[in-house]
Amino acid sequence: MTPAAKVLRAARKTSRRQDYSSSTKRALLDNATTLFTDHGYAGTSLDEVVAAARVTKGALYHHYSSKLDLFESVFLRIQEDTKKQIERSLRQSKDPWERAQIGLRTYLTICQEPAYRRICSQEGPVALGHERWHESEKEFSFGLVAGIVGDLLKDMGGADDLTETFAHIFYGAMQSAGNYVADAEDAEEASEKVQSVINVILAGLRLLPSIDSETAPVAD
Amino acid sequence: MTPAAKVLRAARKTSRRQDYSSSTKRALLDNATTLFTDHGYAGTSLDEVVAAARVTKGALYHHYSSKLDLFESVFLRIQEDTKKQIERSLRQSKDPWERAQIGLRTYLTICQEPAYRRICSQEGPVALGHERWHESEKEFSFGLVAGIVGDLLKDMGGADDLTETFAHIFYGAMQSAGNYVADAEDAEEASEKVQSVINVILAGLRLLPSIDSETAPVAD
DNA sequence: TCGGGTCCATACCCTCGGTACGTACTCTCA
DNA sequence: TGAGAGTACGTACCGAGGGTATGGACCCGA
Repeated sequence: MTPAAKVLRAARKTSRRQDYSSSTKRALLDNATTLFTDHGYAGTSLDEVVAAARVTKGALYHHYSSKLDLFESVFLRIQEDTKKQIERSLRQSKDPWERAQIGLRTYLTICQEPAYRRICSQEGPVALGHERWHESEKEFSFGLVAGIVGDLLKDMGGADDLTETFAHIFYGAMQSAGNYVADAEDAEEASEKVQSVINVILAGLRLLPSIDSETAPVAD
Repeated sequence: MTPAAKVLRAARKTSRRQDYSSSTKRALLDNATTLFTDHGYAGTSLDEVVAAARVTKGALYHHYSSKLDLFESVFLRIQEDTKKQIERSLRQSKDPWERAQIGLRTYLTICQEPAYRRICSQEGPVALGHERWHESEKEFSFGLVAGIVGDLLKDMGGADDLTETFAHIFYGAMQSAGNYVADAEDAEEASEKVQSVINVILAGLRLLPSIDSETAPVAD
């Protein structure tokens, strides 16, 4: 190593060895992401992952303690990216109703991305276990949706006790909506339909103050 | 075999051998159901299943072609039971809004049953594959929910093109609601909250005629 | 009573997640 | 500057579990 290179390396506080290491770790993560997305957790063998990353199982088990650990790293990275993406989109507005429109539309888009759909929505709860998955969701996408819904309800005052419930149900509805669009032949048309339906539901939300939650408003 | 027994058997059109056979098949199905419910698809080994049913893998592979085939049989039996249960509850009323209340409440209850939750909601789409799962859902629980939602929309006239979309979103919302109640400490309280939220959404639905689906009703 | 088919048990194979261990390389510090 | 320590892998192997091949007990019709 030349003295000049040594200085550069010292400035970055990482050795070439560490560079190589983090590069193979990243290769494992990237290839695992695409394989898990395409074939699911059970359908992906570690042999395939290490072959795609052009390393061996020794390397994999040096960086990750188990197949589940690898999957969780993939899962968390997607969740973090998703969170950043939604937060970035939310900076466009301050009004809670506008933010709801923007945030939910962004989340809807993300739900259609194969990686998020397969790894976070479908395989996640099964592979990680419902408990662990739910715990993780709280501080990522679900947390954001819950925040948006909470702002909505707060903006119209009252009904605080229904916020969490509403957020849960809304979250499930959004995921379903994402699947619907992703499965549709004409994604554009499906997306517009979904927007319309969401609008209807939001309209119902705005009626909340005029509704007594004790007495059912329909069929009683 | 005594002549009398022979007569009885002839009346039932099944030999004792066939009785034994269907009994072991049923034992496999029952034990597989509880094991899949408790430990999931991947977490259940066929050795455990055959041990619980007190047979061997030879018996299992005589009746089912694969582990997935066994799972699918378990899955379908639960779906059929669910469909019957909902249809029975729906016979209580003719009014579409009342039927919606009844049907959705019944489905909500079923969503909380461990077997349906684990096998049909969680493991189903992952184990069978999203495509196959979706195909199956169409003629069972989802089909019923879609029918109910369709009746609602038809009752108020128009918006036919949104029926399928609404059904999908509603279905996801209901499943989420079921999970919410099942995970809650106070199931009774959670269930009441969910009912309230569903009512709000249904209230929004009733507003549909006054809403132009082209222009967003909020934040514009 | 003798093939033929059903029902099931036993023994075995193969894939795959995980482990044990060896090795090459790098960094540190005397 | 070279020797020990630690890192970053590669290689060889193990065991669990899904699936198969084979054989035998049993029943049924001819």
